[in-house]
Formats: sequence, C-alpha cells, structure tokens
Amino acid sequence: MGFAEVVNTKFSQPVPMPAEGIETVSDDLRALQQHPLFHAFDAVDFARVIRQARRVRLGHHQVLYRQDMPASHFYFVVSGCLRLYRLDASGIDRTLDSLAPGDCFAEVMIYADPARYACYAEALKQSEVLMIPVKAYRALLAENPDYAQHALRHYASRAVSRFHDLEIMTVQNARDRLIRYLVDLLPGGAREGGEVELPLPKCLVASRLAMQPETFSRILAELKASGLVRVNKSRLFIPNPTRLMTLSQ
Amino acid sequence: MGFAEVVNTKFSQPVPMPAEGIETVSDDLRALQQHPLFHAFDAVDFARVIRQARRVRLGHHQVLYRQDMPASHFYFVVSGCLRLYRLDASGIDRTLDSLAPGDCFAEVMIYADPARYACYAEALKQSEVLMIPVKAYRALLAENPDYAQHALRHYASRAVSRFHDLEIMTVQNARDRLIRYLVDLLPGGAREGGEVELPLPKCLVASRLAMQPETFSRILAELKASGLVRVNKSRLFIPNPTRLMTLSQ
DNA sequence: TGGCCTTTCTGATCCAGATCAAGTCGGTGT
DNA sequence: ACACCGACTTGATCTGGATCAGAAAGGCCA
Repeated sequence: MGFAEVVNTKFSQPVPMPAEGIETVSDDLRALQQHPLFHAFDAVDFARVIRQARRVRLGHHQVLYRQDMPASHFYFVVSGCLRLYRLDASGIDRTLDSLAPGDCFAEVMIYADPARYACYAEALKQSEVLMIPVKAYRALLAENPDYAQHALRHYASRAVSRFHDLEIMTVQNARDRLIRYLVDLLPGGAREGGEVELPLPKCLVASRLAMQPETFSRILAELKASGLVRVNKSRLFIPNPTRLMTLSQ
Repeated sequence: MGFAEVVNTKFSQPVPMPAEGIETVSDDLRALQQHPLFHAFDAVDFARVIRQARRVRLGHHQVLYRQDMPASHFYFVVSGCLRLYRLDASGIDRTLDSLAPGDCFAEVMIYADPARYACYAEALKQSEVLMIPVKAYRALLAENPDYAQHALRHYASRAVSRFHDLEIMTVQNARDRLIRYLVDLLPGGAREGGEVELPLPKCLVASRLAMQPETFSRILAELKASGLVRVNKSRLFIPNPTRLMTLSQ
C-alpha cells in the first residue's frame, strides 16, 4: 500500500532508447506514440522524451502518487488498471476515474502551477506505467509550436469530457446516473445495443457514481429484472440503449 | 428569453479599433487585456483579435447561446452577470457556473472539436459581453508559440478548478456542499473571516449546489442560528471559517 | 477438499432532503 | 396607497437512498 518504488533500480532505469535505436521501441511505446499528446512528435523528439521517462511497475493496491504531492511527472498506462480517487475531510474515499492501457493521466500537471496532484492514483492490479517528466515534455512544446497546438486540442477535449462528467454527477437520481454511465460506456453510444465491460469492480463503479455498493447492486438487479440489461460478471449486455435512456427521466 | 440579437446592428458592430487607434481602448478592453488568455499579447496582436470581436448587449434572462449549438465564438464579460446551465432529459435546469465582469467563458471552444456549446449561457441582468471569434484567436496562437504556452497554462488551471468543482459536487451532504462553496468564495480562503457576496440569486446558488431552494434556505437559517454566518440579503459575513469547516465532516 | 476471505446481493430500518403548500417580504407599476 | 409579482422563508409530509446486518458466491491457499 506504500508509494511506488520509483527509486528501485530494477524498475526505474531510464528506458535505454538512444543506444538501441528506434527499432527497439517496444509495442507499448508504439501505443504511447498513438496518444494525442505524442502522435505529432517526430521520431527524434519522441525519443528525447522517452529517454527521460521511467518505467514503473505497481502491485495490487499500490499507490503511485498522493493527493497534494508536488507533481513533476505525468503518466501513461502501459498495462494493468488504475483508479484516481480523493479522500475527503472525513476520510471517505471517492473514485473519480478509472484508467486503462493507452490512457495518459495527470497530464494537466504539465502546465499546472503550483503543480500538485489533485488526487490519489492507485493500481487495481499488477500494472505498469510510464512516468514522464513534465519538464521534458514542456521543453519540447516550447520549441515546437506545432506540438503545442496538438496539446491544446488535447486539453480542450479533456475539458469537454470533464464537463460531461460534471453533468453526470449532478444528476440527482442514482438510477439515472447509472444508466447514463452505462450508455456512455457503450462503444457505439446510444445508437445500438452492445456489450460493455465495467472498467472497475462494481463497488468502485458505485463510488465513481456517488452511490453505495448496495444501491448499485439493487438498481442493476432492477434493470436486469425489467430485461434492459443482461448481467454476466463484469460484462453487461444492453439490448436496447434507447429504451434504457427513456427510463432515465 | 430569445437569442441574443447578434445581428442587430445597433449592438453588434465590430469594435472600431484600428481607425481610432490604441488610445480608444476603453476600460473594459483594458480589463480584457489583463485576462490570462490575452495579457501576453502585444498591442498589435491584441488589436487584431479585438477588431474581429463584437460587443453584445443582453437583457434580463436573455439567452446568449444554447447547448449543442455550433460554437464559433468565445466570450468575455464586460459588465453584468451571467450563468451557465444545462437542461437534462426531463427539462430540469441545472446551474453549472456563474460569470462576473472580467471572466472569459466557452474559451474551451477555441480548440474543441466538434465545437458545440456544452451548456446554455444566459444573462441574469442587463449585461454586456465581448464575442470573440475562435478562428481569429487560434490563428494568433498558431503564429506565436509564446502565446500558445500561456493558453496552455490557462487551460491547465481551468482543468484544475473544474476538478475542484467535481470534488465539491460529489460531496454527499448538502450542508457540507454549501459550506465548502462559501469558504471557496471567501477572498482569503479559509484563512480568516470576511464578507462574501453570493454571485447568484439564492435559488440559483441552490441549483449550482444541486439542492432545492428550500434546503438551501433551511441550511443557511441553521448556520445563522448557530452564529457561523451573518446574513444580510445576498451578503454573508463569515466570522470564523475554520469553525465552519470543522462542522463539515 | 475444505476453510477463509473478499466481493456481491438481499432484507429491514431510518433519515436527509425532496416535494407540496402556505406564508412573508420587498419591489414595481398603476 | 393599492394590488401584483417574484424571491425567499417556513412548516408538514413523503421517499430515495444511506446504513446496518446477514447471506450467498466465488477465488485462493493450505
């Protein structure tokens, strides 16, 4: 449950990019290159940032960073699964987001001032993240105006989706919150039916939706009973999202 | 209650900057120049954006833009008071933010794609806003890498404060939400006592805090009774924020 | 294979806050 | 001065969802 062992040499050596050349870019670095924050980079610049990145392996329930901790890095999920959460004054733990491979997080720290993490980040199983120094990234952006434009676009889309989150959270009704969450998870949106994999264990989805696990379970049981959702472990099948949406009024 | 009359020539003429020169920059344009999104601009570039801006006068309850409307401008509040709100599926009106002179809003639209307003914007009294074309601003940023860095900083700080909003909203307890809201409004933070002016009528503050006006009124009455808040119309005096905070647990 | 531990589900109770229903107060127009 | 109207308060109920308490259902290790 302690901090990530970022000083453990076994895991935290800089990735040996330059010596081995571009060809050694492993699959997960190729995934990073796809990310909006990186895909405008040319090979040289990409290598420059990566050279300063560290790979961190995290165990189950291991905390990567803590709320209010000074922030000098942002992160990319190579494998595993993490969550972001806050502790409020009374020590209650509120899940704010879940992270899957291919996601970047805490990237707002690149320009935040003062740079302090706004929440905790914790691995939910054996996970691997890339730890990227904000200074290195910021330097590249300052030199390449074109990169900065891409970063701005990314920040804007982030802002829009945060706004969307806020909207969902302020829905009073617990059932409606759950329904909107499920529909948002659907690949094709509300277009057509499909299967959804919950990105978090049910009790943490509940916390993400600001309700108790019991309430989550009851609502899901109710949706199951009315045939709107088929449940199989953490996989949900939603035959008719439109009908589900009409229920949320 | 209709749209802003942006085609009304009386109010929507481009500000005649170049002809009258920099000296004619009125006080409110000087205020705009102070804004983080603009204060890095030199006089020429500033004039270039402003030349394409339009001044819009809004009446009480007049809607400036609607949710999902294509967005080609962002805004700066010259005078008056506005609010941002959404309508949910059942037509319930949820206030998301209030705006005072000196604020920019919808500036995320500069880089949003697709650019559609995420909420409604409505004047709460006779107000005046500057309507700035996102294309003009974006063009300046593309040419001036330095400006882009400033914009990134602004976006980052926006993101952090949205995160903070999200945190407040997910506090379960209505009283605690109100207390945190009040303490955030205090100029010196929770440091020392002070007076606070509610930026919205009480019933809209209630909606902003996801509670009913009745609940808001009752909680405020309770705080008043226990001497934690002195109420005078929309001005609240908070003698001891620390004590107020300890109550919220 | 069995025991333990974690996660989820179900049932019973309770309370914060929504809702419904009148008031009160101050401002505005006639 | 009057009625009117909107913003706010106060009181009386009702209910959604929290909380408390077990029971089931898997995993995991010995």
